[in-house]
Amino acid sequence: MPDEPRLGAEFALSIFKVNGQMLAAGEQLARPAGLTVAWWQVLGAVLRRPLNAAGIAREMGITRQAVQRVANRLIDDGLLEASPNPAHKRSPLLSTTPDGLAAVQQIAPQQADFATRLVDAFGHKRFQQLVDDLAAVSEVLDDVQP
Amino acid sequence: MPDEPRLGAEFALSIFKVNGQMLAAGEQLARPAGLTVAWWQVLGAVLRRPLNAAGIAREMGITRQAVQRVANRLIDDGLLEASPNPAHKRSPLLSTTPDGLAAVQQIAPQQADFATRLVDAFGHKRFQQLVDDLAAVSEVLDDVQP
DNA sequence: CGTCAGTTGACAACATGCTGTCGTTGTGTC
DNA sequence: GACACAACGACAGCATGTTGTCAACTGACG
Repeated sequence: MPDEPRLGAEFALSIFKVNGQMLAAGEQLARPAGLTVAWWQVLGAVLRRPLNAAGIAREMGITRQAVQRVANRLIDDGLLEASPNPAHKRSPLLSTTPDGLAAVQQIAPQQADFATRLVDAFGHKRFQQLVDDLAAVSEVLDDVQP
Repeated sequence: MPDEPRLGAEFALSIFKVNGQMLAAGEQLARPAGLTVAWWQVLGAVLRRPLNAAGIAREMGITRQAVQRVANRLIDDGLLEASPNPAHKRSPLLSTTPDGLAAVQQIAPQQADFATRLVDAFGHKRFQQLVDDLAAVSEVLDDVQP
């Protein structure tokens, strides 16, 4: 018996649950550095190269307004820095200040430790497979949206 | 080379992304019935047997305050019903009204269709494996919290 | 039977996401 | 060059989740 509806619901609930657990884990990791998960994600997005708020939003897969509010707060708190954007007068490029970079780097060791324990406990190969399957299901979801 | 930190970060981002996609899909499914995803989840939690707000929260894995606000709204809107709880004077048992039940049932066909398309597109056996792995990683996360 | 710890709902404050609307700024087309 | 359209940030309003505090209720233990 197929029973796809039940399987679909089970999948949704699993995703919601793991999402909550990963958010909680992220909070634990980010708190000692004075960051929240959202702040950490925004700072992490501009580590490689500066981006404007809309660009960060695209990379994170959320709306630019959500990023904008966090970014404004991070600028107020001195963790993020706005530099003139030659391509758009009112849309500055954002990058970390030394303080912002320090905060992100402060998290790295604990994040590495947590990730190592998680991956090892689950099995490296199986975990890699799970990550690949999640990426695949994400692509399928783009096509199968109701 | 192990590189667990990178793999862990990739996993987190995948979970966040798929979570967002499933939430968006849920919104599309729930909207025609006049529900949101949160309302749908709360109504769904009491279909089998009545529960108090704290019980629903435990089942959903979120705080009882979050459930409480949604439940109060659902009672105001006539989708949820409070019956006296013999075990606790101030904590009524909640169950769906006929309207609430109708709303949930109205969603079922589209949910079934969406689930079928998702599972079929991904492969039934592989999808079942993914759901099992998610449940397993959720259990591991309970032990490995930072 | 009294006390005390745990559970529960109410209330408030906050973080994070969404949508919609607005005016400004770039960009491509005619 | 002028004009229509898209992209961007600002602002407002809302939904959903969190934490913290409080008073009422339950149940267990002495």
